[in-house]
Amino acid sequence: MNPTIKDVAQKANVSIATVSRVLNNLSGYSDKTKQKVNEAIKELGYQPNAIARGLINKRTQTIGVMFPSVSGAFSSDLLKGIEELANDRNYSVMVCNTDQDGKRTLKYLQLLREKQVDGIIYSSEVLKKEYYDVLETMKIPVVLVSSQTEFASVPYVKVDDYQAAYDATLYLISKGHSKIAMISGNPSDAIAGAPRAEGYRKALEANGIPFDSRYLTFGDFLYESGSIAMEALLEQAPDVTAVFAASDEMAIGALSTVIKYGLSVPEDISIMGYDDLGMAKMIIPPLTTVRQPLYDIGKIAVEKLIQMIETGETVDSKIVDHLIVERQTVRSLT
Amino acid sequence: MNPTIKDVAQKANVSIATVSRVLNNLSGYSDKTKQKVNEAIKELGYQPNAIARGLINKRTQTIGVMFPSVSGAFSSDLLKGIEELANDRNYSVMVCNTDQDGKRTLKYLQLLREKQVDGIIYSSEVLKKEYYDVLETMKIPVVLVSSQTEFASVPYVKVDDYQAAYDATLYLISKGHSKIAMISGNPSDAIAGAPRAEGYRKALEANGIPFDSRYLTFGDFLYESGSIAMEALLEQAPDVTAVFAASDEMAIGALSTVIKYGLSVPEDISIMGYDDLGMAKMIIPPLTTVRQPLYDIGKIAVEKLIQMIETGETVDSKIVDHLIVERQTVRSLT
DNA sequence: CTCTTTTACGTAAACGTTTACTCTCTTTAT
DNA sequence: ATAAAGAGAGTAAACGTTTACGTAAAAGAG
Repeated sequence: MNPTIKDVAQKANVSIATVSRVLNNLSGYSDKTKQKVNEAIKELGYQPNAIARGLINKRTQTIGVMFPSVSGAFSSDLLKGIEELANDRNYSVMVCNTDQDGKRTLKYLQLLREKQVDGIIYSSEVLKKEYYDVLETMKIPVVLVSSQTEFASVPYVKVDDYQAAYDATLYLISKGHSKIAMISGNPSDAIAGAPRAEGYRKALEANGIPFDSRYLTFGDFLYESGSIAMEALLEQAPDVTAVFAASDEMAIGALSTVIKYGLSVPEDISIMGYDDLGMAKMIIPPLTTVRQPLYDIGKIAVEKLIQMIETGETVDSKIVDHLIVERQTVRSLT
Repeated sequence: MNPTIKDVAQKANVSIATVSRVLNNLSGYSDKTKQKVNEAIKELGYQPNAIARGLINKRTQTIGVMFPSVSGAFSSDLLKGIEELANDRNYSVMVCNTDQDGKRTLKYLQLLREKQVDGIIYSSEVLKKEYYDVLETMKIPVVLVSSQTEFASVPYVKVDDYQAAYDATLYLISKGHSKIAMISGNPSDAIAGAPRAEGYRKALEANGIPFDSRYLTFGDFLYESGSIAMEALLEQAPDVTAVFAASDEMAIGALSTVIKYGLSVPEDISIMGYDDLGMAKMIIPPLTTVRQPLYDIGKIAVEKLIQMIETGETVDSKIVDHLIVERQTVRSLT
């Protein structure tokens, strides 16, 4: 049995109230007493019990983080930012992998409530009404990352997906490309799907390039689907000179199939990704991509969450800047 | 204020003891009572408070996971396995990124103790005496993953690094290579450093290939260091035909410099990695490597940890099988 | 029908803290 | 010298559960 505050009190010949006071350095004790108490603490190797503490002040100093998939470089970068700032601010983080499964998500939401987390970061998935409802009843702060919701004022932090895709497409156009294909995510995905496809389309049109549906293919953001989409593309639109993928993984998948077909990047086909995962600079040739500063996004999300927790105020959403990272998979046609 | 068990009791016209009994479905109440209670629960939207529960039964159903770095595909795969099984078994996981920093590690250990986690998974770093000592005083179960320790009987789950490196080298030899270099990790790293270098060396010697120190270089397991090590190698031993890197990231770094020097893989130089991260199959050409089943390792670690928690028994360590994954970066010389 | 056992509860203590109240001394002001 | 104020401390309630113990009624045994 670990020593409790009671043991310390006994050893130091004071009441537990006094021990608690020096522990939380409040006022109301003499220097001698303080010293006695601290000695007792040291001797016993006493450590406060955060559970008991949490019970009484209704704060657990813990936040829950929900990911659609805890694997993948994407979540990993984000998590790193989250964990780091949370730790600096004396919060712990509990990870929850929803696997994009409604059942699991709901189960987790309930779990987080039972465990009395002080706030929740909800990542990468649309916040469905179903989830929003339970979040409402638990009345704890939530911030969305790389996500958004129609419901009320849940703050989010993300890049402007539409604009980022627009800029990426514009970049390709500025390099002289006009036969530009896109490997989009699922168009029913209101965050990483539709807006990016829309940005691509609008950028084309704004530059007098008519949208051609043969150039638009779909994947699920993962490597395999990028490969497959690229094969389809090569088949149905062999004249493309550039392809913009809605994720780095898909871009890399696409890259692998163009190589497999004996073509080269960027000489024959230029490829542009989205995310800037750590991997993007390791592949050969290094991937030109639009960067989402995931690490920073994680930090900002925690910052906002803690602000909500500690002040009770609502906070504003934040659009963070994306950035085009020029590496070696895009060739200038001019 | 969320409803408590007291509110439920009141609404159902029973004592809180009874509510608690139906909550934990123990015996000692009639069906009518049970129904009344359940109705009250539903109506109030009551959820038990795990903190209060934890206080009394000294179980938080939470485990702490310590990583040297929470980023990187490595930790990510491991975490996924851990999270998944933990969740199945009704445990939550708290992530702690030590950043390979002693101060942070100690701070975290203390934090985990205060938060009363039921067990700890300690990953990828040697368990120093300093840490072991505090772990001892907290008296909670620990399992090491991809790690080991001289101290007492802390169970671990990992691959046999020596053997895996031996096998990798043997594989290269079997493909007709004899001028085989290695990019090792830090030789003072008793887990991923020395044993792998030793395996490499012994495999060479067992096959009549004298060890040549020009062929042995060092990195820190990350991409950059692999690039740099490869440059040194090309300089000091331009006749190598194969290089075995102690991590996939370093292998990929090496691969990039080989390409940069105008050579090709595997035609001019064969490269073999270690880990089999998700990335390994995405690069071009796909990396031949020795696989550590990180996802499974994570699961096994949790399994063992929970067994220790729930039975109080000590458990055995486990060496999991590694596997050579043949892809396209190794050429047969014969 | 009486005695014993079982069932169905209620009461209250306990878990380890924090904190609102008290209370007793000093100190300071008048 | 006396009153007021403050410092240093203790007592006990509270947080939301679980659970040992007690007890009255119901059920079963004879």
